[in-house]
Amino acid sequence: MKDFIAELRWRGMLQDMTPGLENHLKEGMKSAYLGIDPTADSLHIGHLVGVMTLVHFQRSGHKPMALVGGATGMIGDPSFKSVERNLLDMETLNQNINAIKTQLAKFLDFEGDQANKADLVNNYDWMAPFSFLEFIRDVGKHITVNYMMAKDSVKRRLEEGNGLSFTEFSYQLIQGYDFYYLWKNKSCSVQLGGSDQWGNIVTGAELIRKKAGGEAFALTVPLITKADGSKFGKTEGGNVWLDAEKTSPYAFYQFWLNVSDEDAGKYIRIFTTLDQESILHLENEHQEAPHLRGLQKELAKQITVMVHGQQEFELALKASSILFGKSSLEDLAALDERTFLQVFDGVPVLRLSTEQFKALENTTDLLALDGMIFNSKGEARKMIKGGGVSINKVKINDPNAEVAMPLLQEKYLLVQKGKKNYYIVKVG
RNA sequence: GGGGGAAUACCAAAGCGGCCAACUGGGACGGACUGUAAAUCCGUUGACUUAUGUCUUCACAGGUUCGAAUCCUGUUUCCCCCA
Repeated sequence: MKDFIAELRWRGMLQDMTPGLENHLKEGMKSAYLGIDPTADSLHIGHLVGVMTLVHFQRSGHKPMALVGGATGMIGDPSFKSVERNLLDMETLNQNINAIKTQLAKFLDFEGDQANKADLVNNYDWMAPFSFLEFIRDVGKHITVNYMMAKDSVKRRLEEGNGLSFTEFSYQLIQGYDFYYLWKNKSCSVQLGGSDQWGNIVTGAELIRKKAGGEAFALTVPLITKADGSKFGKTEGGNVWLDAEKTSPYAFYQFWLNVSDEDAGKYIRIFTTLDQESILHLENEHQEAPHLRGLQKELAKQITVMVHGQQEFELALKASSILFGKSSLEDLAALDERTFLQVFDGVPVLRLSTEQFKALENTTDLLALDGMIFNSKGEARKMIKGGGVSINKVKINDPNAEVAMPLLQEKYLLVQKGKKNYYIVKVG
């Protein structure tokens, strides 16, 4: 059995824990849970810190439990949120829960018969049959409103004056009861969570103490930050999701590859299961040859493989080298159609009939057609003069040149506006 | 209520009768360099077209002039000072 706390510590994943937890875990196999509210039909990388904590917990020989909040998801956690959340309906919640289950299985071992196999629970199962009267008699009695209001997370909402409904206020009580329930029925003695969950988790431990005289522990992981101060896990396109439909494996891979040097070391500790020695080794290499970005590449590889699998990773790698490497017309032409379409998955496609294509007088006409690539011919010309347009990886210099590029696979042209904007022209 | 000032393109800020589609800085977008980075340097930044052209802009509505963002009148908004 490995030392879970020590593991988190060197990885920089330990924000806070209740006293005694370290000794508690040394007694033998324990069980810990992490709650995830099914607010969307996919996890995003913000969830990953918590999930990785569970992963390390399992790797340390303990039993992890993931709790999807079918009940709490209906309420909405007010912690550090400035406005009242929207309620989700049952149907959406169930879809979300199922999607999240599938994603969790990529990280945790739910199969097999080993003692520490991961479990998935849904608090809807025990909250739904619970009547309101029973709840306030059995649970509400043990925790005072004074205690609940003293939490930072609640206090802030009260001070801001945006209001806090009773529904959201009761969230911490429900989460507290979850902890109690799992402690009582599943011998779960530890709750993990983000640092914003500290208050909620402690309420649960308090409930266990008051209601049953039991002992339970809390452990929180730090909020992930970025060296430049901007918010972690966001791109211009919004959240970085684990669902390939929402964030393509390529975009996912790119996100990690583009992590700054300062952040890469921190992230590789948190988001991969590489051991300390390997990481130090990678960091040394990175020190010596920062331009190779070995650290980012390994980080991106590890996570992409874990989330999307080896095959998707290789495709993302291929796409990256074609899009950003020194690839040439030959490289492009060498791709078979299927790979080509996969590499350029998500790139806008401009469809042209063969007649339309033949009728084009010059390159500018092509680029300004439909206003999709450029809004006007003038704009296209300017960009060409500025050296910002390539077709099939060959830079265009003359706006009036005829369209004489060979069609890839007899039907595609790859248009590049600037470095990162790709368009496909499909003829026929 | 009285007095003074300001309104300019994405933002900031020049211009004060023709040389103004409007200096300059920031931002944005391109290019070079590079690590798909940072820093730096260069270019573009009203629209359409590509001729060295047309059209629409300098709060709004009128006016004076061959000609105005620049002068006059009114309207609106904002700021400052006195009450």
